[in-house]
Amino acid sequence: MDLVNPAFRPDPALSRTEMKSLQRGIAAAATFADDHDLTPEAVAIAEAADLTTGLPTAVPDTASAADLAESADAPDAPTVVGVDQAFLTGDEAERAVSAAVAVRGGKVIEYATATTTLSIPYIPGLLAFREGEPACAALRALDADPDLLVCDGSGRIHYREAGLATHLGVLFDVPSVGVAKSLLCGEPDEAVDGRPAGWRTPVRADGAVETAASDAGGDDPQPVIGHAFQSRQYPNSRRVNPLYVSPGHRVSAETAVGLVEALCAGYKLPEPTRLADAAADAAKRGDD
DNA sequence: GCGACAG
DNA sequence: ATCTTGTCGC
Repeated sequence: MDLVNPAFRPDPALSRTEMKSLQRGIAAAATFADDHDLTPEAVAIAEAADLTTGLPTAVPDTASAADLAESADAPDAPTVVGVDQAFLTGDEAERAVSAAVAVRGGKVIEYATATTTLSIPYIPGLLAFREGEPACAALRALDADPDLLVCDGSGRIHYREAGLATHLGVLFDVPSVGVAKSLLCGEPDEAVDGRPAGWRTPVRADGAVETAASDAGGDDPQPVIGHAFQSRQYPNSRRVNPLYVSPGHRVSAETAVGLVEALCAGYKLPEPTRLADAAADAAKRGDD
């Protein structure tokens, strides 16, 4: 796939001030409302991939197969792409391996990976400038064109409402959602501890979110910027923390959780993310 | 100055 | 994110 807005490329050479102002531009260009044809039913993944015996083999779509499916009146299943990064720490240069995994109808249709040298450290709020370059490289290497991008990290749940998921979504102008394992900013409506699988609560902007309404009246509720979502839970065992799902681009907060819920197949993480995580790990270790 | 802080 | 064995509880 190709960059649609190269001006928003996450250049790690920018100053921190320039990075922040670029993020404000991205937030302004982003759409946190539904602009896609996706439904949870259409993207749903019924069975989790078995990752104990290695990565599932990619089964590319052939043109004839797609034609057959369409002529048989079976609507094309959407292509969902998961992206994730793994790291190689060296003495001279720290490198990142990014993997993009395209999934259709619950099956992997393509893998793409890219390795880049990292030039900046992890800075809360500026993750996209550290991991965005490798992620973009992996996405550009992908032949499939995604109907939905699932990113590891936040989207709208971000100081400037422009997290990694929003950044990549706007860059490629593709619907995207962010799935984070911990909360960067914002405040859940309810306490999140020990909730049953399927539970969710809205996450609203707080003082750490620049764009949050800071009106003197204080009567207006803060905007919902995402949801805490319990994708998995054990009955009587160690507690699982919820996921923090937020819109990246062209998806509403409500729809984002619904889609992520449908993409989860029994594990804490949605399948595209699980697969991308495993693929990045495999590429990092040089598994061929 | 203090605390908070995706991966 | 990453360094890593055993271990607690279904």
